[in-house]
Amino acid sequence: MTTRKPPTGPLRKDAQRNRAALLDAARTVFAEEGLDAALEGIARRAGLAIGTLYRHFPTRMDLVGAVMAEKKRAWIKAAEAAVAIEPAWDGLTFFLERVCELQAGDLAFNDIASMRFPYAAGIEAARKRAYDLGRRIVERAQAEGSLRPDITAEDIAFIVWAHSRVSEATYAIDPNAWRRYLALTLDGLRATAAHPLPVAPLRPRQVLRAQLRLGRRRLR
Amino acid sequence: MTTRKPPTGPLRKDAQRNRAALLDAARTVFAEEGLDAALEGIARRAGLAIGTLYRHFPTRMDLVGAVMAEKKRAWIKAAEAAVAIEPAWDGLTFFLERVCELQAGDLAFNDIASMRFPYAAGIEAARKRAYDLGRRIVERAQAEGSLRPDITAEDIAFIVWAHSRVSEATYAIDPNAWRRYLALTLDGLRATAAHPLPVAPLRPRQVLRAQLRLGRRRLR
DNA sequence: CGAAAATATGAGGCATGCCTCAGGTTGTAG
DNA sequence: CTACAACCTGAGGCATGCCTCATATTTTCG
Repeated sequence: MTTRKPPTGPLRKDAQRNRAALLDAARTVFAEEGLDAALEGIARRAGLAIGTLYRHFPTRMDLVGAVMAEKKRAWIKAAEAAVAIEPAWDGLTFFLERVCELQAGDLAFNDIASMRFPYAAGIEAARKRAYDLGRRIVERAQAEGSLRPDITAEDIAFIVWAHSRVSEATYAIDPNAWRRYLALTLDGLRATAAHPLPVAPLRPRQVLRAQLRLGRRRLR
Repeated sequence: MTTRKPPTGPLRKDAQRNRAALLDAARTVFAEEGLDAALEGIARRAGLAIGTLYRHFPTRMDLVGAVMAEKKRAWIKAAEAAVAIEPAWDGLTFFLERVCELQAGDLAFNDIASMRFPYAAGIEAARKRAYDLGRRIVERAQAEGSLRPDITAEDIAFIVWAHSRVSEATYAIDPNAWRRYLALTLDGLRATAAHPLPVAPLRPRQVLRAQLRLGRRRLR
């Protein structure tokens, strides 16, 4: 645990430039290779030495958090917009489409959406908010009678997981293919399509454990 | 390219035992860690040296092929049974449930089902047969009017991809959770649930490319 | 301009995993 | 029981990636 003196004032001009270059490279590389991309590759792509990367982002998650901040906000914004849309069914479809759009073609954000990383404070903070909004989106559509009543907010996790693999497989071949699969999923969510489900929904705690598990596997 | 003399007669008794131990260890480790599990770990778990593993299975895919042979057969068998079930809708659900059962809890078979590995002759051979059967299962159910007509056999790939991530996430937490998600998917496949789909189905060639892509990513 | 502070560099130590091969061990045929 | 083929072993070379730190460079501020 080496405690370097943390810089106090604003960054030096070269440091600012380098930081931006690192974020830029990281955005691309993470999107293409996922959260476990080689940090050395990111530094190389930014034209900087590996030590510089570590100076700006001491841990992988510091870098990831900085890169994902924008998309994280977009997710929340989509959810906030969705709870205001009438009819509520359109709010639900808007939300899911928007979320899937954010995931599509970005393997790292796919990971972020599907998994959990205990010590990534910046990322985990927003999740509570997203979760609450998700629950309201679901309940609103159920109250209106368009969404089948045997669904819970936790079932959204299934959709995110499923979509993450679908878009990983298809995005480079046809960047809109995932929309077909999402449409099929939505048809299964309509109240009019409902047939009894054979298994109880996951409880919130179980979703969390599943996400942690995926995360541990990914960044081993 | 070292060309060892290939063994001619039957295996020596100790070699037989070791081979079985390797397959046993590989089955477990591959299931838990996926197709990219460390071969050294498999040898260790079998209580053998790494060189022994390489003697029996010169390439990773030789080992994978041997381990997956049984499940591959089970897949075909399920498909063969499915085309004989009446009504055809029950054949379809039987098939998908069986396939998902095979995938559930076995990360390696998940990979095999979702991806393609050009130089794995033993595994690729069975795929044509599975594909033809899948097409018949779909067409039969459509002819009967239970399966929505805008689906193609290629859409089964979506289901396999989606399920692979769902079961990866949930199996250890609740080994039946995937059944809930599959039921939702099936509700979306019923003719009575159909709403227009926004995107054309993938063509066979595109599915192949997507599978190759996933495979390359996985075994980098 | 001339420090001093901030920053950048990249070689190098550590770990994991692939794969090979020289030399030791064991099964088996005669 | 002998001798040889088959087999097993594990050290070691190669590659990748993590992360650190002594040293070199650049910026900034008086």
